[in-house]
Amino acid sequence: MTQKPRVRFAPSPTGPLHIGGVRTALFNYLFAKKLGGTFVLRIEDTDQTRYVPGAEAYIVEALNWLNIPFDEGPTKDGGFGPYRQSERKSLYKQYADALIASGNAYYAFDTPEELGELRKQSEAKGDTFIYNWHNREQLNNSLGKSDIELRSMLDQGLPYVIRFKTPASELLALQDIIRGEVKVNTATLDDKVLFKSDGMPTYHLANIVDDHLMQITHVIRGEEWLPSLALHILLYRAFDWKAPEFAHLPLIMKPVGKGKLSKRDGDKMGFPVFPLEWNPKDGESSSGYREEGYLPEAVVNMLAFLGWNPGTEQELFSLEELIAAFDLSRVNKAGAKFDPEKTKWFQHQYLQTQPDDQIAKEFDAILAQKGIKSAINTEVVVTMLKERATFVSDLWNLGDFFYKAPDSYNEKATKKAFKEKTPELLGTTSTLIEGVTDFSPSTISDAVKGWITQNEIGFGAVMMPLRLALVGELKGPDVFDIIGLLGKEESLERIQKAIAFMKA
RNA sequence: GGCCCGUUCGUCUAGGGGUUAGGACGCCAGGUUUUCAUCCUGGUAACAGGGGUUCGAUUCCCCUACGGGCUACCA
Repeated sequence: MTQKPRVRFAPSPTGPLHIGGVRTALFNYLFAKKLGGTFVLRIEDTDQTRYVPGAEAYIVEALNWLNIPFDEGPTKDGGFGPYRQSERKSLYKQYADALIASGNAYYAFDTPEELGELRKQSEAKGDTFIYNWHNREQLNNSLGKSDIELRSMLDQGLPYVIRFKTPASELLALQDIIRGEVKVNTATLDDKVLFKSDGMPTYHLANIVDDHLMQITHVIRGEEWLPSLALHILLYRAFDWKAPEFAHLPLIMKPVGKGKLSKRDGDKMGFPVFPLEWNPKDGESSSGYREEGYLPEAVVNMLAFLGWNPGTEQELFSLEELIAAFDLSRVNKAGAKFDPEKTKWFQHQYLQTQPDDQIAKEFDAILAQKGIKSAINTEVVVTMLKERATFVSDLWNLGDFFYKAPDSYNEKATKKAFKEKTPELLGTTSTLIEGVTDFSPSTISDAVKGWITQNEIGFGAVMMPLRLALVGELKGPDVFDIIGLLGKEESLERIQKAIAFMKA
């Protein structure tokens, strides 16, 4: 009888949710849902100085938009709340105290300035300052002090932090679901601060305490946490708690160049790095996938394939299919470069699966915004155009001629298409269109093509200028479909206009 | 610098002791569309290097190189 997994996504509300964070959330979600488990959202806001208002609401909205909602979280109590660490503040001190009592932690009175100075000195010698077994006895902490001395310092209200007393030298073999065994010597670790002088726990303490209290069974997080794994395992041991299983996800890297993906890369190359747009009153705003016109399914599918694959050749997966296929053991170890082009490809695929009337509704909104009023049925336009569109907004550039007569003719195309005999040919075409008994694309097509063939005129001589007259450039669907949708009157008018243009 | 993690086409990746090393994106070519795009077909292109182990390594081990992360009273 295996326990249903409980996983958590634990972002810090310091700004919009980065696409890498979204993927971490997604993998947690997929893992939980596959096993019938629970997906918890916990807000890690222990750093008051970095708190950004609105960030939490953004995170919730983003998860909802992507259809990967949490089962428990700030607005959804599941019996393990509160889910904001700031609201759990009173909880943490006792656990830090317990660690001191058991000899696993100690008070440290070193000021940030003192430590800064020590770091500078080490740096000058070319090495890194480490606060641990090799020097902790010489530093300003409770280890070298008598109980009376310590009592008095505490009573004076001297600011202190609580540090973890890392074992001096122990070989640890840590288990990671994705990476297997990771070996660490505790001698290289430092005595991390667990409890800050402002009365708040650091990530390390709060994280372990909350994961334990919330009965988290699997910690799925980014690779940037791998160096902290040893500390976290040591903390579970110090508390005598059963540790959850860990899985460290590979990072998402820049499409070009070195390093992990950042907002700057998106700005530079013109793709979003965030799920939703972010517009702070002060500070830089950022574009979002939702506002750029991406479907959440496309973003989810794309993200799922960054660092994971099902081992088959199927690439298009609904959320349900992802849940069914997902497996942490198939997650890659190496970081993956983000590919904005492939993201567009996913989006193109998903747009094609959208019902035409749904797309038409969205395109109607765009038309309204442009102040376009038209008798043309939008759904028909969508049906005709959507396979060439990646975004709903592409429909405008693809089919703007349905809504406004060309006010100019593409210069290059004009040279190619408008010849001496063109006005005359267009004139006859016009007459043919006018004379057709049943005004439909196929009958018009038959009439015009029949005339071209019979008189050995050549298709290029008629079709190209005709398209140019109707569209203004060499683009768009079948000319006769365009005529059919435009209607007789409008089509003829455009042809006359083109003839006049050429004669001028 | 120290510690940890990683390395298959340009990119995302499959594979795994003996394979023509497979797919997708991109790119290129051809076809369809008498336009453009879509679409279809085809093509291009990879096991970082050096040592082992082995009859045989891209696959297992070690080293090097390269890449990445961490190295805060941030998460």
